[in-house]
Amino acid sequence: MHPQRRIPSSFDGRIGTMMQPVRVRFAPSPTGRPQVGNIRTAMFNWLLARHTGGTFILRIEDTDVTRKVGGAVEYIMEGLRWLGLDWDEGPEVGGDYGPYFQSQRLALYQEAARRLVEQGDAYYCYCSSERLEEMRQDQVARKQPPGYDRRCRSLTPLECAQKESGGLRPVVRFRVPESGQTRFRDLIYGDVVFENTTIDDFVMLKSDGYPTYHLANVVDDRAMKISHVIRGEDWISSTPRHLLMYKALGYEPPQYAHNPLILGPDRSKLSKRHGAVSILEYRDQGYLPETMFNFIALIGWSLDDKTEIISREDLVKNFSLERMGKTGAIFNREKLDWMNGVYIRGLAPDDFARRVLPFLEKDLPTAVRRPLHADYVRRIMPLVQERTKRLTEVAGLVKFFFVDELEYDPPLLIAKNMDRSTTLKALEVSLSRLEKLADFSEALLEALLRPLAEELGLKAGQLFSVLRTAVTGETATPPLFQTMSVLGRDRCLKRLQEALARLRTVSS
RNA sequence: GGCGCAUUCGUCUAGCGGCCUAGGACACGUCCCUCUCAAGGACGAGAUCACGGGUUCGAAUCCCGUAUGCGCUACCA
Repeated sequence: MHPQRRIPSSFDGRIGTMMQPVRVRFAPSPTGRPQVGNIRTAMFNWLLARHTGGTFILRIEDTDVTRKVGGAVEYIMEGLRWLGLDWDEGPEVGGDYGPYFQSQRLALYQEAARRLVEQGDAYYCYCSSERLEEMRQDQVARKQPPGYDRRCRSLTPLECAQKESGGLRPVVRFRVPESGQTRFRDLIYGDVVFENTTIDDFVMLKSDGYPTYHLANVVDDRAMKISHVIRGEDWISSTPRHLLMYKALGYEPPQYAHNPLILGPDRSKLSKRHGAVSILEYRDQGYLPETMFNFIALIGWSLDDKTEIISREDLVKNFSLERMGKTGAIFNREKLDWMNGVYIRGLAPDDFARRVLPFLEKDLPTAVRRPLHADYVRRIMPLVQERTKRLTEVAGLVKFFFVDELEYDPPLLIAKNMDRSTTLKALEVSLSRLEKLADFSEALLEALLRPLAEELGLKAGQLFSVLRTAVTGETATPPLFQTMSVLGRDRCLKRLQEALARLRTVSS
């Protein structure tokens, strides 16, 4: 196997980097429930770590006090765990490179910023956000590229002191070179080049003492010995800033691999307005974690020209950055549903029943007594397993097994090419014959009913259709005999009598 | 506007110069199976490989340009 066969080496040639152990990280910002796009990036990182025997690190980038959302870290870990993406270092598991919350590493960033200022690679900026906003609007109006105008770039220490004595809290900006270019070889996208003149003096340290993503990720990736940064493609434009900082700090940068984005149906970056975006919502909508793992991995990655269903083990065994695509992909719900059906059908019956149970408890009509009888549920589940695509739809499929009173429109009892009287007759005769049947086993039911259809001058399908509706109140159900068998003699007979009574009230 | 990236069936993709009159999957259509619904099987429709130039004996594959789309352009990540 040659994981990065196609990547011409520029980093590989550098002494010491080639045999470095793989250390990758997933560094989400705790701003809400984990989105599928971010989770996919986490997966690719995890996959590379597991494939190479490396280390997968979870680091929380909580550097934006204003966007922090309570409980978000728990949600993120919950999503990761649900998919089986275990981390070797990070919250709750610790590690030698902690703390793994950036809000607890402030001194490190401040120290780096101070050093860069001392070296002359960064400077204090006292411009107010109002001024900056005005400047931007002006630039846009004049069709100039927006960017900091570097007003504070050459303030003297004395001027700085004066501003500060006036109560101004500065930010620290990076002093971007005014010439030259910054380039890197992305493991997925290949060579990417930026003119330094197109990069503005970005903020590294905010006035509240917190770092921006740019500074924090560089400092931490270095401190945590990250070997590969796999992150969303939307970061590609920021990469030269990071590279510039590595250079100023005298650090060797990690290797970069940007993965393409997951798009909404309108081809724009997937966001809340596209509907379900959190991995946890997919869980709640009845998708299996193995489905999500398989499906998400195959958005942007492929094994070959035909593999669609692939296990986690095979994914780990075969994963490589080289087989990553570079185009954004729309999340195809129909295909997800199909794949979930495939995985559901592959579940052992008891496993299926076990996974459905919580959905049943939640979704069955409130009139149904809880807790559900596990053995009864286990008998029903095989009848619907191959018919379900999402766990959430099972309740609707098996409702009639639990409910006391069926609700349906009586004329529905009348099958194709039949009328009220033939249906009445079919029901009457069936009922009387069935009453004499002591054991409602599948085989006996079939042995009785099939010949009966002929005797009544009906096609088997017609009789079965009448009985199906009578006994379930539905026109689409699992096979009749199995259904009746599980329902049991008493309930079937009772429902047949009810059906008869209902149909009699229908005028002909 | 600037910069960056991308561009193969509706969608997800295979394709690394000849195997491609472009393969697979979802969805779709027809048929088979069948007590309904599924599942399964068979078949089919669906892509002038964004467009235009090159390079080459030969290009979906390499190069250039154009178009379109997306991303970034915050004291967000």
